[in-house]
Amino acid sequence: MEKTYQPSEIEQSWYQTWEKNGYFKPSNEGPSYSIMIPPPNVTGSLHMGHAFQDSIMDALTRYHRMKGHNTLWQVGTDHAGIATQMVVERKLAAEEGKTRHDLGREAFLDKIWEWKEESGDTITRQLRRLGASVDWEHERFTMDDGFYKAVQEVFVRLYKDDLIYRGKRLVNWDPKLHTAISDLEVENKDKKGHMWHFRYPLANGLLTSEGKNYIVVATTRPETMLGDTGVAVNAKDPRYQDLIGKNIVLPIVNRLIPIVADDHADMEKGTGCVKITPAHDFNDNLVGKRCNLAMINIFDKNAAILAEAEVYDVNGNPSDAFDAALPKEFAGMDRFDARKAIVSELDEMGLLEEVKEHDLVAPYGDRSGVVIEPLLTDQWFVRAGPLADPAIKAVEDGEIQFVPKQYENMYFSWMRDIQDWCISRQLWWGHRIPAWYDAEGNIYVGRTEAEVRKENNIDDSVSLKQDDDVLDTWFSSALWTFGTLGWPEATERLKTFHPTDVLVTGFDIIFFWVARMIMMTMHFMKDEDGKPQVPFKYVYVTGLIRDENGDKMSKSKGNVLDPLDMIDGIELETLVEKRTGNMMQPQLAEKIAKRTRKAFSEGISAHGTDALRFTLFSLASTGRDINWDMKRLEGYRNFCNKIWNAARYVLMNTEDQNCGQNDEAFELSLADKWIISRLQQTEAAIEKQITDFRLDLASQTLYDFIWNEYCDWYLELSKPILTSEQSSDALKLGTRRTLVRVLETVLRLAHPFIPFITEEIWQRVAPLAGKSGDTIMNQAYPVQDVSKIDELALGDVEWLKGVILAIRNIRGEMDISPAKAIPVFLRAGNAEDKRRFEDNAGFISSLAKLESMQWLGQQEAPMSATQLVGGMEVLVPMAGLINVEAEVARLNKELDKAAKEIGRLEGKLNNEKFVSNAPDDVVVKEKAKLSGAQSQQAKLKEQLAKISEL
RNA sequence: AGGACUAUAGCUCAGUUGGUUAGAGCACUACCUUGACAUGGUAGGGGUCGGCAGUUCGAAUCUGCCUAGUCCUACCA
Repeated sequence: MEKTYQPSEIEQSWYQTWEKNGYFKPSNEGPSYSIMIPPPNVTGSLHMGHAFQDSIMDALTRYHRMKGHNTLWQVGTDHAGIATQMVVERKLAAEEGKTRHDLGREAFLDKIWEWKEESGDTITRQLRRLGASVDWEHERFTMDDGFYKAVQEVFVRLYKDDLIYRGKRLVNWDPKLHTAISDLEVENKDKKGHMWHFRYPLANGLLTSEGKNYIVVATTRPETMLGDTGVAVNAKDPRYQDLIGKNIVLPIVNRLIPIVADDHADMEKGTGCVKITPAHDFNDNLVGKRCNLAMINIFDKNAAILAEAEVYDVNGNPSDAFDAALPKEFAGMDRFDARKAIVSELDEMGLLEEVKEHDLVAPYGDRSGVVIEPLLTDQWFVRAGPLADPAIKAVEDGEIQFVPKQYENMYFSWMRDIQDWCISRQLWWGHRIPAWYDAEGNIYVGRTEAEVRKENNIDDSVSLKQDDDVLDTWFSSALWTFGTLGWPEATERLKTFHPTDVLVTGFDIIFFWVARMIMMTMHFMKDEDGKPQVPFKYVYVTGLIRDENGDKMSKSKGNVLDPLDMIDGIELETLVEKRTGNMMQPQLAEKIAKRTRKAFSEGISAHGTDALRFTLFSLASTGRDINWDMKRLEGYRNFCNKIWNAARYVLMNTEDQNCGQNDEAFELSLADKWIISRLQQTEAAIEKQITDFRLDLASQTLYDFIWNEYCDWYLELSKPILTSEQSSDALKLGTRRTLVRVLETVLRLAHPFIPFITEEIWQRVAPLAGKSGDTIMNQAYPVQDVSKIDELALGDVEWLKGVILAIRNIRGEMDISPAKAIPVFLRAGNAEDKRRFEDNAGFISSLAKLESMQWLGQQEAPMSATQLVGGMEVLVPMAGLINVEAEVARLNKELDKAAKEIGRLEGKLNNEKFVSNAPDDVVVKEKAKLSGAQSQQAKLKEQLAKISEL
């Protein structure tokens, strides 16, 4: 093996070998296990969050593959409607100065496909670098031909089941992107704004009970008054009761609109009068429905004022109940300009009563960042209620379990109050809605135009036009678990791998994706008994990866880390360039550059994929956000290095030697028995931790075992055996055998976490351990063998460690050079101590670097520094070298501690309630501690007395 | 407004059903280039577990209140 561990030299070549040999494909043997990758945006690149989730999925996949399961990790990408279209539009504008409209729909779509081909392999390349063992042969895309079929099938069937409908509804309109978006794509942000109070004159000379000829309404959106079709008051409000059913004259437009009674109007708030704009406010829309108010749309697609309004009745049908004319001076005016103009006009008219500062929450489009406008448009909706019911039940019944469980509450609260889902988007990139219209506007839904004509007996003389809109990206992603497996065909893959086992994803897309996947899957997938199938049994919800300060990583903050930079390293200047180049807000570049230079003054060094993955696992306690810490990454790179060097040691001592491959007679030392026992316990622990989705604990267990037990103790204990001339050949063989076999097992144990280094080393170690095979990937995952746990050996090594640590401790405190061999006495131990001493003197001498060791029993000992191991004293004779003052101080400190401990324990044990209430084993344990502490105290006193004589 | 989560060593985090002297990594101190490894070894310092009450023989762990922070949902005409 190379002397130094260099991940870059092993990782990529192993991945290629694995992929070439088809190791990632399902084996088609054993019980099925499947995971669907959450499809990343095809034109995007992987960030740390992906690396985190994908590493978890890969560990689970590799673990189950090694368990002998027929394992599929399905890979694919998402077409990501708006996001992708925006990227290409921006590119088009920058490079050619054109808009998509300049190109036209088809040419623009060609451009996107081109861009997809060009940039699409970024993601797949990154996945390969992470070691993801996905089934590349069946890679899918949410807009490939198969998905196209699945989406059409779902749309048509939902339409026929009356679960999809089209209608003129108030939707969230993005005036920049010119499309409707769903509730989930709206971000509500706090904002400083104003509240305007306007006087609306009463019609026909009416007066309020206070004798005024107007009522006062308050609004944060004055411009919408052009679309007011009523004013609501509370029916119980004595101030306005008499006015209900009467009219006001809407200023500026002079529209006669009614005063209606509705509970939406709160007597306690404002003036108690609410202007109602059913076409531009969701609450008002509901009031309008209840009170039979017309809807007047005053905005065009840019949210600028129309020259002529669109008037609809309460059901959304065109109506001439009101004059559609709008004042000419506002025509074409942007909504925010119109706001100013209208306020000043009302002010001039003497109708502005008051303006107040006001904190409000405004809706913003999550992609465009502009204020969303509620707008009346024709859209397609999924009737979510009926789909949600079984989806709620599946989680209630535990058919689907969230990890951690608290996310179920979030899921339930959203699902139990679910709103219909607006699925049409006025975009070009996406699944075009399979609906056709004739000249009269009749709607025909079907898989193809031909099918539509046939089913509805429409011959070719009638021209049909397909709906221009496309479906929300999440509509197709919702079909991911079964669409990827070949549905609507009844494929073997579908039968084998559905339902899938676990979905690993972030909490931020529980509503967008997880909930909708559950609804769609349960509606379309049924098992043999016709029972709805769930898409997955577990939803493992991961936290977000944040930067070192706990801030969300974002390009505009300039704190984004690329997982590949963790792996390969990056020069400072390249990193600065990467973070500041191609920015949406170039003015931030300087700040980001400065920040980057400060945080990474040396750039980032290469750590390798294994170290990155291990770091991610170690931080993966469930459901918690992670603050990324470069120091942890370094620590785990060092861990990989440790494994590398341990393997070098093992190979140096075993390669070209007999390691017991052919069942020759061998003898196991205490150390061998101990490490084998600990290995069994470690295997059981890791097994449990993985099934509990506690990869953080599993990685910690591995780390501890490898570093703190195998390397620190076992390898050290193996040295005296291998080098001593007194050891028998059988014992040496036993040690070599154990060295390679434990290492080989640990490599398999660790492989799902750190696949590359384990494969590299395994290739050399496996033959020595009597194993054969082309790859560690297909070897059996280690399983605990209880019969190999030797309790006696476990106890003996604990004792051994205790003695060695005591001696090292004395060395440290007495400042004895580590190079100097020293004599040691053991005194006052019991028979068990004596046996252990006799059996293991060699180990102690070697690891504590002793010149001699002697059992004193109860005899007098020379002047010594002392440590206690259980009831036994470990003495290092100091022969006048002792620093009396220091030793007295040390003993006094020890005595203090012992006295405190005795006080605490006595208090406890003298408490009758404790003795009678606590379980017996706890009481026994405390009693043992007390007597231990008391004998320690006695011995310390004795030493103190002796040393004080000097 | 409702809800969830978080608060443990200087930093990043573990701590299973209440029963330890509260742990790890990094950082820190001292010593050590010993034939696997200085990306290392040995020893060590550092925490009244956010605060206050309560339940209990016993609380980092359970309950309540408070403080700080993060997030979600809804709404504020």
